[in-house]
Amino acid sequence: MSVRRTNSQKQILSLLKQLQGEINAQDLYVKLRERGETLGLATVYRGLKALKLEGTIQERVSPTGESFYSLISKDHQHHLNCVGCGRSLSLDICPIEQQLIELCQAKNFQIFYHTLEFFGLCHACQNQQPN
Amino acid sequence: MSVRRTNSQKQILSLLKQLQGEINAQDLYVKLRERGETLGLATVYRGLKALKLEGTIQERVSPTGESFYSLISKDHQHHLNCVGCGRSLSLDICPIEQQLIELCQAKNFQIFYHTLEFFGLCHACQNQQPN
DNA sequence: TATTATAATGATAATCATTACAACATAAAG
DNA sequence: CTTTATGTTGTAATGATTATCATTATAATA
Ligand SMILES: [Zn+2]
Ligand SMILES: [Zn+2]
Ligand SMILES: [Zn+2]
Ligand SMILES: [Zn+2]
Repeated sequence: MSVRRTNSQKQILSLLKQLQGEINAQDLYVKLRERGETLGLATVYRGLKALKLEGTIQERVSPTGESFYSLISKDHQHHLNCVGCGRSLSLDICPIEQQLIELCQAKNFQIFYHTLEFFGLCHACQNQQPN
Repeated sequence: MSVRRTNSQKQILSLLKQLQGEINAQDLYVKLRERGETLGLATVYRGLKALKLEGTIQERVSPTGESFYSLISKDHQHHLNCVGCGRSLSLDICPIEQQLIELCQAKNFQIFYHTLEFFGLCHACQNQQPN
């Protein structure tokens, strides 16, 4: 593991901490530039990749194929996602017990985080003709 | 809902049934052409979208942003995904109880399916220098 | 400090799954 | 047989991500 933390990685982490939520790479780049940082887009992608490998941040790939990044935290959230309009509703429940995590670790896998998403139709999309 | 099922949708469903697994749109297109069907790639995407809205098939977005499609079935699988090499290991456990599903339905959401994925480092990638 | 090796960076081009588009085909309706 | 709506096709456009490569910063060594 790279003991040393690169300057760009520090900037990315700093912004993610301040943000307390998820953000995509492009927006992260814009926000850092607005802060006066001079790093390039490619470096942002590289930094995100390194932090992900360290187990410091997590990545969620949206249905559009776009990646969103956030700090890994204990009080994460899962969602109800509508396959119609694409909107998602946050859940404040996590049914994943420590016992299950340990079972996974037993398979020689070091678990950093998990994602759980439900898919279906929201109320609005249920009562609507398809386009 | 489109009561009527289009010819291309029938072909897609037929292949998915025979396949008993997940496949991406491009490969699905190739396989259908090999079967002698003459449909176009755009039609495959359109058909997949319609079937998804009906709640007949499910979509999984891979870490590379690629979508994989499969029939929605009771005996689905979840995975351990390595953030290092990208490989994934199937789990034959699903901790999602009917009780939780019903709680979601209570939010006026019609649930079709769910995805649960664990992320971390596989045994090989744990004992390896980062590139 | 000077020199060399190694890693990080930034601009830009390439990649590739997906979507938009416009022309054409099919079929239902009147 | 028209008219109208819907389905289909090939191709071009899109857009996030990755690869490339020359340049710069940092670390290691003498
Ligand atoms: Zn919706
Ligand atoms: Zn959870
Ligand atoms: Zn691995
Ligand atoms: Zn499950």
